[in-house]
Amino acid sequence: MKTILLVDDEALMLDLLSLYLSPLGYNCIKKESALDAIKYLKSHSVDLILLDVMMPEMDGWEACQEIRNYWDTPIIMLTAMSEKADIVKGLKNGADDYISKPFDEEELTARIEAVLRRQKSEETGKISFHGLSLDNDSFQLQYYGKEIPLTPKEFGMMSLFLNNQNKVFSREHLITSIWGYEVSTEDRTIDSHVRNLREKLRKSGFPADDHLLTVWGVGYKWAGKE
Amino acid sequence: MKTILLVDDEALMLDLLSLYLSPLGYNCIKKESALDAIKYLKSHSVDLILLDVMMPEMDGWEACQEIRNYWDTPIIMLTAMSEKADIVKGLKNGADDYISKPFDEEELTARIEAVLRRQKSEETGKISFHGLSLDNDSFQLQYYGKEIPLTPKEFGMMSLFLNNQNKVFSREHLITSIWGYEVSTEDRTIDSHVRNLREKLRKSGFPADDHLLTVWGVGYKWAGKE
DNA sequence: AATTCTCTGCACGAATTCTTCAAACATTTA
DNA sequence: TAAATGTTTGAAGAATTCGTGCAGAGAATT
Repeated sequence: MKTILLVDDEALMLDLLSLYLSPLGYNCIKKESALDAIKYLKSHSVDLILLDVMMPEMDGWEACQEIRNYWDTPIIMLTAMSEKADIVKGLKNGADDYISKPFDEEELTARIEAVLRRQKSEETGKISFHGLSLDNDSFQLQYYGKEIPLTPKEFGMMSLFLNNQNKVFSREHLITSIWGYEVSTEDRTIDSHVRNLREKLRKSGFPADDHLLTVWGVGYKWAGKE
Repeated sequence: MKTILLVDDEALMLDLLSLYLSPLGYNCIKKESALDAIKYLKSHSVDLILLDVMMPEMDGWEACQEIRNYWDTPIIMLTAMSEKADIVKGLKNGADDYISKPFDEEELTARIEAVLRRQKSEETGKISFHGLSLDNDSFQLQYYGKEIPLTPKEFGMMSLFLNNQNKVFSREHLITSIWGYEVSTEDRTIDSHVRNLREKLRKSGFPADDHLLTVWGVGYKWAGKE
């Protein structure tokens, strides 16, 4: 089931959106401010964010930028008026789509489904996970903006895990994936690298023990959202 | 690369099959008798078996049964004539598909690919049963979303049972399926694991006693929908 | 050439799982 | 019903697997 984070300062609008979306099988989380939404994101993962533009304190554009720093979650902006300048601004800030209020149910669901479909098929060089962001191009891992320096082997493991969450990898599989096919490496060596990776993640503040799990008698896996 | 075990008493037919399949990227192993094939299986693993029906000593049906005792490898039977009775017999004995001789290349490869595709989806897919869901990728069993941690042996049994509901497994069969062919393990050991599995299921709230049944004097089975 | 970083693998204790035994219990057979 | 056969259960030791400290070899950098 897909989870959608609804962010709007008007409780009525939140209810309306939820009324539309819940019957379609979406799990709706309502937040009345951008700050609340960001706080929520730090400990939960969602599939899509519907973000209102007009909000006190932190407005939608700012929130969009802030969220994009740490998450790749698709964002659809809710704009009160359909001013072209605003729309361009939003898309440049990393929004995936926009919907002008007032909108009808059909338009809303169509755009949501389109964005989710796109998200699924899109394979960018960057992957995010709960504040972690791994960039395949620049070879970097960051946790809330702070870099965690990784060795090549560690980076390879991290990339494999984040790209295949919840999938168990045997040591043998890890070796052929990261080291290459014709290498003979001891299983204990894998353990050493896993240990180092865990330690680096822990030191940076990331709860490695909750996500980089040992599957006894089988291998290792990254526990993400189901 | 997928490996196919070809079994036919006529060397010419083996060559013909190999001639078709090798260029498509299949690794072909040729055996001229069922006994040779079984001997080979004891120390190697293959992805598919092409089994001729008409053979001296041990014929295809018998071989199919024998193989099914210890392996789940998909089997395609090669029947000389397309007699319905024979086909039914084969499928009942555990064959996955059949091809009537003479066959053309296209039919052969289509059926092979279909069987392998089916096999693959079984291996990677999730299986659900009355709120239980078993995921081969993440090595997890859940009951209504709550995880039931299993040991490797328990997971193997659970997977075998859910994939073969209502089929009775002897202890010997369970051992060769889960432990491997050349392992000596006491029957009582199986009982212990069954007990542990039952207990874990019960503790999670699942009515294990209604589904993981003892078949007196024979073995165990999973009672699902008939 | 020296230094630093990375990789590899061993050793050992700790944690988990597997196996086995024997007694209690259940079912079938005589 | 008694005897024979098969199953469940509890407990404990055996075996396997894992985490960690450590250290040497190799590669990259200065």
